[in-house]
Amino acid sequence: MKAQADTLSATLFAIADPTRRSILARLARGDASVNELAAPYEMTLAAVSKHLKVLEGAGLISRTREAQWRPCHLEAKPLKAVAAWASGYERFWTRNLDSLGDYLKTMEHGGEVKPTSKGKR
Amino acid sequence: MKAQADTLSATLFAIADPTRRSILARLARGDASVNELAAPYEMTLAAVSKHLKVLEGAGLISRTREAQWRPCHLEAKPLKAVAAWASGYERFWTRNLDSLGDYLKTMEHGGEVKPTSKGKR
DNA sequence: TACATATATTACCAATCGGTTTAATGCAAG
DNA sequence: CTTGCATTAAACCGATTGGTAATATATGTA
Repeated sequence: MKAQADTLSATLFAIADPTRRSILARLARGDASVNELAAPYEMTLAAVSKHLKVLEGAGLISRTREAQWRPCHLEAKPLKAVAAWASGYERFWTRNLDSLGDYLKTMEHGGEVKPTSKGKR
Repeated sequence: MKAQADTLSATLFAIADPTRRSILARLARGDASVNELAAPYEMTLAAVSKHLKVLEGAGLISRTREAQWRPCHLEAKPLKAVAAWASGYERFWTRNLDSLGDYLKTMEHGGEVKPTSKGKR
Protein backbone atom coordinates (compact mmCIF):
# COMPACT_ATOMS: atom_id res chain seq x y z
CA MET A 1 0.00 0.00 0.00
CA LYS A 2 1.16 3.43 -0.78
CA ALA A 3 0.89 5.35 2.46
CA GLN A 4 0.33 8.79 1.04
CA ALA A 5 2.74 11.55 1.85
CA ASP A 6 0.48 13.70 3.96
CA THR A 7 -2.29 12.74 6.34
CA LEU A 8 -5.02 14.59 4.50
CA SER A 9 -4.20 12.85 1.24
CA ALA A 10 -4.18 9.49 2.97
CA THR A 11 -7.55 10.20 4.55
CA LEU A 12 -9.10 11.39 1.31
CA PHE A 13 -7.70 8.45 -0.58
CA ALA A 14 -9.17 6.07 1.97
CA ILE A 15 -12.65 7.55 1.84
CA ALA A 16 -12.67 7.92 -1.93
CA ASP A 17 -13.68 4.27 -2.16
CA PRO A 18 -17.42 3.58 -1.78
CA THR A 19 -16.84 0.29 0.00
CA ARG A 20 -14.60 1.92 2.54
CA ARG A 21 -17.07 4.73 3.14
CA SER A 22 -19.76 2.12 3.58
CA ILE A 23 -17.63 0.38 6.17
CA LEU A 24 -17.21 3.62 8.06
CA ALA A 25 -20.96 4.15 7.98
CA ARG A 26 -21.45 0.71 9.44
CA LEU A 27 -18.93 1.37 12.17
CA ALA A 28 -20.73 4.58 13.04
CA ARG A 29 -23.48 2.34 14.35
CA GLY A 30 -21.07 0.46 16.55
CA ASP A 31 -17.94 -1.66 16.52
CA ALA A 32 -17.97 -4.73 14.35
CA SER A 33 -15.88 -7.76 13.47
CA VAL A 34 -14.38 -8.24 10.04
CA ASN A 35 -16.96 -10.88 9.22
CA GLU A 36 -19.80 -8.55 10.06
CA LEU A 37 -18.28 -5.81 8.01
CA ALA A 38 -17.74 -8.10 5.05
CA ALA A 39 -21.23 -9.57 5.06
CA PRO A 40 -22.95 -6.91 2.91
CA TYR A 41 -20.39 -7.17 0.11
CA GLU A 42 -19.80 -9.72 -2.55
CA MET A 43 -16.09 -9.57 -2.27
CA THR A 44 -14.10 -12.01 -0.19
CA LEU A 45 -13.16 -11.59 3.42
CA ALA A 46 -9.56 -11.11 2.41
CA ALA A 47 -10.50 -8.20 0.18
CA VAL A 48 -12.41 -6.53 3.00
CA SER A 49 -9.48 -7.13 5.30
CA LYS A 50 -7.35 -5.16 2.87
CA HIS A 51 -9.82 -2.29 2.83
CA LEU A 52 -9.66 -2.27 6.60
CA LYS A 53 -5.92 -2.07 6.39
CA VAL A 54 -6.20 1.04 4.26
CA LEU A 55 -8.64 2.58 6.72
CA GLU A 56 -6.40 1.67 9.61
CA GLY A 57 -3.40 3.14 7.82
CA ALA A 58 -5.33 6.39 7.48
CA GLY A 59 -6.16 6.30 11.17
CA LEU A 60 -9.87 6.02 10.45
CA ILE A 61 -10.31 2.81 12.39
CA SER A 62 -8.58 1.09 15.26
CA ARG A 63 -8.61 -2.57 16.17
CA THR A 64 -8.29 -4.61 19.28
CA ARG A 65 -8.25 -8.31 19.85
CA GLU A 66 -11.28 -9.97 21.36
CA ALA A 67 -10.67 -13.71 21.44
CA GLN A 68 -10.41 -14.69 17.79
CA TRP A 69 -12.18 -11.54 16.67
CA ARG A 70 -10.60 -8.27 15.70
CA PRO A 71 -13.35 -5.75 16.38
CA CYS A 72 -13.01 -2.55 14.37
CA HIS A 73 -13.68 0.81 15.92
CA LEU A 74 -14.36 4.05 14.12
CA GLU A 75 -11.78 6.78 14.61
CA ALA A 76 -13.35 9.79 12.98
CA LYS A 77 -10.82 12.39 13.93
CA PRO A 78 -9.10 12.50 10.54
CA LEU A 79 -12.46 13.41 9.04
CA LYS A 80 -12.33 16.64 10.97
CA ALA A 81 -9.49 17.77 8.74
CA VAL A 82 -11.52 16.81 5.68
CA ALA A 83 -14.48 18.86 6.81
CA ALA A 84 -12.20 21.75 7.65
CA TRP A 85 -10.47 21.63 4.30
CA ALA A 86 -13.71 21.53 2.35
CA SER A 87 -15.19 24.30 4.46
CA GLY A 88 -12.36 26.49 3.32
CA TYR A 89 -14.16 26.67 -0.02
CA GLU A 90 -17.53 27.35 1.47
CA ARG A 91 -17.74 30.90 0.19
CA PHE A 92 -17.47 29.53 -3.33
CA TRP A 93 -20.56 27.43 -3.10
CA THR A 94 -22.68 29.68 -0.90
CA ARG A 95 -22.51 32.43 -3.44
CA ASN A 96 -24.38 32.52 -6.65
CA LEU A 97 -22.20 30.63 -9.08
CA ASP A 98 -22.85 33.06 -11.89
CA SER A 99 -21.57 35.95 -9.83
CA LEU A 100 -18.42 34.24 -8.74
CA GLY A 101 -16.35 35.81 -11.45
CA ASP A 102 -17.53 39.25 -10.50
CA TYR A 103 -16.84 38.46 -6.89
CA LEU A 104 -13.27 37.55 -7.65
CA LYS A 105 -12.73 40.58 -9.79
CA THR A 106 -13.94 42.72 -6.96
CA MET A 107 -11.53 40.98 -4.66
CA GLU A 108 -8.49 41.43 -6.82
CA HIS A 109 -9.41 44.59 -8.69
CA GLY A 110 -8.72 43.14 -12.13
CA GLY A 111 -9.46 39.49 -12.53
CA GLU A 112 -8.82 39.34 -16.24
CA VAL A 113 -7.00 36.24 -17.26
CA LYS A 114 -6.24 37.44 -20.71
CA PRO A 115 -6.98 40.59 -22.56
CA THR A 116 -8.83 40.13 -25.80
CA SER A 117 -10.23 42.45 -28.35
CA LYS A 118 -12.03 39.59 -29.99
CA GLY A 119 -15.55 38.61 -29.31
CA LYS A 120 -15.97 37.17 -25.86
CA ARG A 121 -18.08 34.16 -25.09
CA MET B 1 -8.85 7.64 -16.56
CA LYS B 2 -11.52 5.95 -14.66
CA ALA B 3 -14.55 8.14 -13.97
CA GLN B 4 -15.67 6.84 -10.59
CA ALA B 5 -19.09 5.39 -10.13
CA ASP B 6 -20.67 8.03 -7.93
CA THR B 7 -20.12 11.76 -7.75
CA LEU B 8 -18.86 11.80 -4.19
CA SER B 9 -16.26 9.15 -4.94
CA ALA B 10 -15.13 11.07 -7.99
CA THR B 11 -14.83 14.26 -5.99
CA LEU B 12 -12.93 12.62 -3.15
CA PHE B 13 -10.64 10.85 -5.55
CA ALA B 14 -9.88 14.12 -7.31
CA ILE B 15 -8.97 15.97 -4.14
CA ALA B 16 -6.99 13.08 -2.69
CA ASP B 17 -4.02 14.21 -4.76
CA PRO B 18 -1.93 17.02 -3.24
CA THR B 19 -1.16 18.53 -6.62
CA ARG B 20 -4.83 18.74 -7.47
CA ARG B 21 -5.69 20.28 -4.13
CA SER B 22 -2.93 22.77 -4.71
CA ILE B 23 -4.42 23.62 -8.07
CA LEU B 24 -7.79 24.22 -6.50
CA ALA B 25 -6.18 26.48 -3.92
CA ARG B 26 -4.60 28.47 -6.70
CA LEU B 27 -7.89 28.78 -8.54
CA ALA B 28 -9.53 30.04 -5.38
CA ARG B 29 -7.50 33.18 -5.93
CA GLY B 30 -8.80 33.56 -9.45
CA ASP B 31 -8.99 31.90 -12.82
CA ALA B 32 -5.76 30.82 -14.42
CA SER B 33 -4.43 29.32 -17.62
CA VAL B 34 -2.85 25.88 -17.74
CA ASN B 35 0.60 27.39 -18.01
CA GLU B 36 0.03 29.51 -14.94
CA LEU B 37 -1.23 26.52 -13.03
CA ALA B 38 1.68 24.37 -14.09
CA ALA B 39 4.35 26.92 -13.24
CA PRO B 40 4.79 26.00 -9.54
CA TYR B 41 5.32 22.33 -10.26
CA GLU B 42 8.21 20.42 -11.68
CA MET B 43 6.06 18.12 -13.72
CA THR B 44 5.38 18.64 -17.38
CA LEU B 45 2.50 20.58 -18.80
CA ALA B 46 0.96 17.35 -20.01
CA ALA B 47 0.88 15.97 -16.48
CA VAL B 48 -0.88 19.08 -15.22
CA SER B 49 -3.28 18.91 -18.11
CA LYS B 50 -4.27 15.42 -16.98
CA HIS B 51 -4.77 16.56 -13.42
CA LEU B 52 -7.04 19.26 -14.77
CA LYS B 53 -8.96 16.66 -16.68
CA VAL B 54 -9.56 14.74 -13.48
CA LEU B 55 -10.72 17.88 -11.73
CA GLU B 56 -12.95 18.74 -14.64
CA GLY B 57 -14.38 15.23 -14.66
CA ALA B 58 -15.28 15.68 -11.01
CA GLY B 59 -16.93 18.98 -11.80
CA LEU B 60 -14.45 20.87 -9.67
CA ILE B 61 -13.32 23.15 -12.45
CA SER B 62 -14.77 24.47 -15.65
CA ARG B 63 -12.98 25.78 -18.68
CA THR B 64 -13.69 28.21 -21.41
CA ARG B 65 -11.76 29.10 -24.47
CA GLU B 66 -10.06 32.43 -24.59
CA ALA B 67 -8.04 32.59 -27.78
CA GLN B 68 -5.44 29.84 -27.43
CA TRP B 69 -5.78 29.81 -23.68
CA ARG B 70 -8.10 27.61 -21.67
CA PRO B 71 -8.66 29.51 -18.45
CA CYS B 72 -9.70 27.26 -15.57
CA HIS B 73 -12.38 28.29 -13.17
CA LEU B 74 -13.05 26.84 -9.75
CA GLU B 75 -16.39 25.10 -9.32
CA ALA B 76 -16.57 24.36 -5.63
CA LYS B 77 -20.07 22.97 -5.45
CA PRO B 78 -19.01 19.31 -5.26
CA LEU B 79 -17.01 20.20 -2.17
CA LYS B 80 -20.25 20.98 -0.44
CA ALA B 81 -21.10 17.29 -0.54
CA VAL B 82 -17.68 16.46 0.86
CA ALA B 83 -18.14 18.83 3.77
CA ALA B 84 -21.62 17.48 4.35
CA TRP B 85 -20.46 13.88 4.29
CA ALA B 86 -17.61 14.51 6.72
CA SER B 87 -19.85 16.55 8.99
CA GLY B 88 -22.04 13.48 9.34
CA TYR B 89 -19.28 12.10 11.55
CA GLU B 90 -18.85 15.26 13.55
CA ARG B 91 -20.30 13.82 16.72
CA PHE B 92 -17.56 11.20 16.66
CA TRP B 93 -14.76 13.69 16.88
CA THR B 94 -16.40 16.27 19.09
CA ARG B 95 -17.02 13.76 21.83
CA ASN B 96 -14.50 12.22 24.14
CA LEU B 97 -13.15 9.29 22.21
CA ASP B 98 -13.09 7.01 25.23
CA SER B 99 -16.78 7.45 25.85
CA LEU B 100 -17.80 6.80 22.29
CA GLY B 101 -18.70 3.20 22.87
CA ASP B 102 -20.97 4.03 25.75
CA TYR B 103 -22.51 6.81 23.75
CA LEU B 104 -23.41 4.42 20.96
CA LYS B 105 -24.84 1.83 23.27
CA THR B 106 -27.04 4.47 24.78
CA MET B 107 -28.16 5.50 21.33
CA GLU B 108 -29.16 2.06 20.15
CA HIS B 109 -30.09 0.37 23.41
CA GLY B 110 -27.76 -2.54 22.70
CA GLY B 111 -24.48 -1.88 21.04
CA GLU B 112 -23.87 -5.27 19.53
CA VAL B 113 -20.20 -5.59 19.05
CA LYS B 114 -20.10 -9.31 18.52
CA PRO B 115 -20.72 -11.30 15.38
CA THR B 116 -23.57 -13.68 14.59
CA SER B 117 -25.11 -15.63 17.43
CA LYS B 118 -21.93 -17.07 18.73
CA GLY B 119 -21.31 -16.48 22.37
CA LYS B 120 -18.87 -13.77 23.18
CA ARG B 121 -16.01 -14.62 25.39
C1' DT C 1 -2.12 -33.32 24.11
C1' DA C 2 -4.17 -33.53 19.54
C1' DC C 3 -7.60 -32.23 16.49
C1' DA C 4 -11.41 -29.67 14.44
C1' DT C 5 -13.61 -25.22 13.88
C1' DA C 6 -14.01 -20.15 13.53
C1' DT C 7 -11.85 -15.72 12.68
C1' DA C 8 -8.61 -12.95 10.34
C1' DT C 9 -4.32 -11.99 7.99
C1' DT C 10 -0.74 -12.83 4.74
C1' DA C 11 1.31 -14.57 0.36
C1' DC C 12 1.06 -14.89 -4.30
C1' DC C 13 -0.93 -13.83 -8.80
C1' DA C 14 -3.48 -11.38 -12.55
C1' DA C 15 -5.71 -7.41 -14.10
C1' DT C 16 -6.19 -2.79 -13.85
C1' DC C 17 -5.32 1.90 -12.66
C1' DG C 18 -2.53 6.38 -11.78
C1' DG C 19 1.01 9.57 -12.46
C1' DT C 20 4.49 10.75 -15.29
C1' DT C 21 7.36 11.53 -19.49
C1' DT C 22 8.32 12.03 -24.38
C1' DA C 23 6.63 12.74 -28.76
C1' DA C 24 3.08 13.83 -31.87
C1' DT C 25 -0.99 16.53 -32.84
C1' DG C 26 -4.45 20.47 -32.67
C1' DC C 27 -5.49 25.48 -32.77
C1' DA C 28 -5.17 30.22 -32.62
C1' DA C 29 -2.32 34.55 -33.42
C1' DG C 30 0.72 37.18 -35.98
C1' DC D 1 4.15 29.39 -42.24
C1' DT D 2 5.96 29.85 -37.70
C1' DT D 3 5.45 30.35 -32.93
C1' DG D 4 3.19 29.53 -28.55
C1' DC D 5 -0.43 27.27 -25.72
C1' DA D 6 -2.62 23.08 -24.84
C1' DT D 7 -4.24 18.35 -25.57
C1' DT D 8 -3.62 13.64 -27.03
C1' DA D 9 -1.10 9.25 -27.81
C1' DA D 10 1.99 5.84 -26.50
C1' DA D 11 4.58 3.87 -23.20
C1' DC D 12 6.59 2.91 -18.50
C1' DC D 13 6.27 1.48 -13.90
C1' DG D 14 4.72 1.41 -9.31
C1' DA D 15 0.36 1.05 -6.75
C1' DT D 16 -4.21 -0.75 -6.12
C1' DT D 17 -7.71 -4.23 -6.33
C1' DG D 18 -9.57 -8.62 -5.80
C1' DG D 19 -9.14 -13.59 -6.22
C1' DT D 20 -7.41 -18.16 -4.33
C1' DA D 21 -4.64 -20.53 -1.24
C1' DA D 22 -1.82 -20.87 2.68
C1' DT D 23 -1.00 -19.38 7.29
C1' DA D 24 -1.69 -17.61 11.90
C1' DT D 25 -4.52 -17.20 16.22
C1' DA D 26 -8.09 -18.49 19.45
C1' DT D 27 -11.71 -21.57 21.05
C1' DG D 28 -13.69 -25.95 22.13
C1' DT D 29 -13.57 -30.85 22.62
C1' DA D 30 -12.07 -35.38 23.29
